[in-house]
Amino acid sequence: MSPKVSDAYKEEKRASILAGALHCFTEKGFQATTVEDIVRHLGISKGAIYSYFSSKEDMYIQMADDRMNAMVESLSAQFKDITSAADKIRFLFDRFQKQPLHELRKWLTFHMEFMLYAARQPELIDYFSKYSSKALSLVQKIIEDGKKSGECRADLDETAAPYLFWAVRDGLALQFMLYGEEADYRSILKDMENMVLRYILKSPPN
Amino acid sequence: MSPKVSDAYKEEKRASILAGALHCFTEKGFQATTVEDIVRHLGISKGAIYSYFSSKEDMYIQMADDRMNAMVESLSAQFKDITSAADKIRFLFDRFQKQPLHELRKWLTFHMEFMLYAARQPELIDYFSKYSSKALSLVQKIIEDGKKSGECRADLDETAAPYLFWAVRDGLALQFMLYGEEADYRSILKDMENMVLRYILKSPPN
Amino acid sequence: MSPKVSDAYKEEKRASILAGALHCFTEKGFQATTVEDIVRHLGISKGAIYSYFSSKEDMYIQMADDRMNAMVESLSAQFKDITSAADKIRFLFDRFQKQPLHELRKWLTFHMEFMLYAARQPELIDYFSKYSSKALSLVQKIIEDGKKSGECRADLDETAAPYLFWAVRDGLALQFMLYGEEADYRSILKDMENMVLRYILKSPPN
Amino acid sequence: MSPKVSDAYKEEKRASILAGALHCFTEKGFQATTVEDIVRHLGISKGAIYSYFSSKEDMYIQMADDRMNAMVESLSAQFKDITSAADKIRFLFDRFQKQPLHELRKWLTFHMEFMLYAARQPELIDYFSKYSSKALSLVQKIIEDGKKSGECRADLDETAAPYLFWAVRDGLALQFMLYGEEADYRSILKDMENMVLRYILKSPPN
DNA sequence: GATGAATGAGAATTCATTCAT
DNA sequence: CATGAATGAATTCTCATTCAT
Repeated sequence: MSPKVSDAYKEEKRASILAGALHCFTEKGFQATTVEDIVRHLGISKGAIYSYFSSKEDMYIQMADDRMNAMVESLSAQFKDITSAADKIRFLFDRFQKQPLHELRKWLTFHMEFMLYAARQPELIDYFSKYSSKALSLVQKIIEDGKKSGECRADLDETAAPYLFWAVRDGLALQFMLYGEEADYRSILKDMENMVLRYILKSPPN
Repeated sequence: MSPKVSDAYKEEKRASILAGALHCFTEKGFQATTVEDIVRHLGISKGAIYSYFSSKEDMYIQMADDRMNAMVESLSAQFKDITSAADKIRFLFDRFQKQPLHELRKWLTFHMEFMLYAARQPELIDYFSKYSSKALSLVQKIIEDGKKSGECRADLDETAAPYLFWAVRDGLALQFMLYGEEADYRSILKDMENMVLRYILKSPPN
Repeated sequence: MSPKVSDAYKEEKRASILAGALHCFTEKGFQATTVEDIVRHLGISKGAIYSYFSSKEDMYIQMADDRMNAMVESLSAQFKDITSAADKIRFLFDRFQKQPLHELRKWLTFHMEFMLYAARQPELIDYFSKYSSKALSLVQKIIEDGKKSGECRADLDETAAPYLFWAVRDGLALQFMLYGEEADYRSILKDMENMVLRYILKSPPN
Repeated sequence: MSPKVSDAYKEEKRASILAGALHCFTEKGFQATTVEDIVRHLGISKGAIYSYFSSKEDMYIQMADDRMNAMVESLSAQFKDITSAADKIRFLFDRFQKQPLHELRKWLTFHMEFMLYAARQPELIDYFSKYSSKALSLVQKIIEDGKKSGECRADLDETAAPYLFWAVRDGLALQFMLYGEEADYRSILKDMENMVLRYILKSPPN
């Protein structure tokens, strides 16, 4: 009777279905994952899925949504304690360094499939741009602060730099998506960090 | 005994089917494109497709193959007349600048879907790595020559640098895959050119 | 959690699909029968077939399996009450006599097509041999018991005799598979019975 | 210009196509053999096939026809020199003994597939019966002569005995069609010879 | 006559979604 | 409310036959 209990239960269930579906999607890909796969993995019924989500596509969107929010929130939170622009950039590269390559591949696959999917559906593009801009803003803020504090080159384009940052990162992940050694990946990632810092800072390291 | 149609005819037909299929793949994606779609677009029969290609996958592979070969060959040819490493890099960025964004999007979509597809098929990964290494070698050669001539930093890692180059390029394309203005894209691409040249050259431009 | 339909219902459904498929297979043959034919005959959907059987071949195997098991079980049960070897052989010939020729033809057609099919699929041959040996063992047991009791010739090869028995039976069915009068078939079957009894018994009838 | 030359050439070509097709049919079966298979095996064109035969089915019928005629003619010819009924039966069993099991399997497969095929086509049944009766007559003649000469039991049914003979033979082949050792096959075939001779002769061997 | 490229009607199988129980 | 059996449109690929060259 009490809607509160019911709503909490429903949200929990929704989240658990999404988690199970995410597991399957990262494992086999969105298209290749069948509703049957998800249902088997979760030990629930097909009907249950359809009482929480209107379609397989709906699950996908809600999932990407949840994940992007979580990423940006987590990063923003951790930036609280870092003041230097260079240190923030280093902190981000550190996070990239810490992520195992196989996990990166899994996520990249998930995101690429989502982008591909979004590319065919105009209404998703706006949605996508909204979330991408969160990641861009995060870096733009770093640059702006860095310019104010004199850490960053005054003539650096603060709109373009965030694109550069993410492009460098995503581009490298793309290079290593299908094959390549973890050690090589980390070493090149380190070079990238140098290249980026060299480019944005007034007085580059070494 | 002798074939009733020439080899030239067959190659032309093969190419025309591939062109039609590419049109459909870039329009709707590989998975979403049905053989029926291709056949309807080309005004031929289903059987014709299967007498030139063993499967939809085969068309995809031959297409990627053709394209990668063409790209590397065309670049290698044009490099004949350029001696300076910096000029070669600039030449490449010039080519990127000249490609209309909508066309880039089409190709990127095609390649991403192929990568995603290859990611699930271990036997395709080798195939893929073979061709990727062609693009990497091209840039590696530039760096090596540049180091010999003293144009490039002596301490530059000539194995990592090609990854950087392509990562930067592919990563930016990825950023603009779904949305973004052509002008912004070009402007950031210019910045990237600067970042890359600054990183690899002994005496960076201004 | 608990299934919405009972196991009994599912088994009944499985059996009904098998019955419908058998009807079609005996009518048109395995290869010539399409899944569409079966589905139309049963008034169900294509999907229903595939939720009970993994393929058309699977239906075929389960069908042959069911039938062979039923035959051997039914014979074994009825042998309980017969002690004499000669009577057991006579009982078997009696059963052959009772089967209408048109029905024999139907079954023979079914089994021959299955053998032909199995002949091209090495993994089915083992399966087939397992079931054939059931029929052979049944007769071998009769011979062995008959030798012990002194009914059968002591120098009779108890491994070969079962082959003889079934060869004689199947061979005659083969002769009458396409044409021939029911009366002729029965009369020759009677002669066969004599030939076989004469061959295996110490003191043949008349 | 001269039709004689042309006709001879045509007959030769017809026969060579038939031989090639037979090779393919015994190898893979009628249904599984594609016209492409035959054409590749023979090194001719598809059109050539269709200028000699109206369809794949037509090839099959003409082939079975040729083969049955050849078998009966060859046997009849060889019987010229044998007078005793028992010796004729032994001669036949000798021929069966000489045929390698793998070859028997190939032929049996071919004939079974043809029977199955004929079973669905009423107009082929008459055709089939005509040829089968040739094989039956051959043995019936032996029995009749044997009865006249006193070799065979006087009360033997000369209509039924030929069926028995061929049933015994075809039935054993059927038992060994899919698996079984060559040695076992030969040993049981010998037993069968004994069983048959015992049954038809007035004074059976040993 | 010979050729073999082209045809296109089918075939088996899959799977997101529904809805009776 | 949950369940999972049933649905059936959609998909890839095959191959006997034809017919322009």
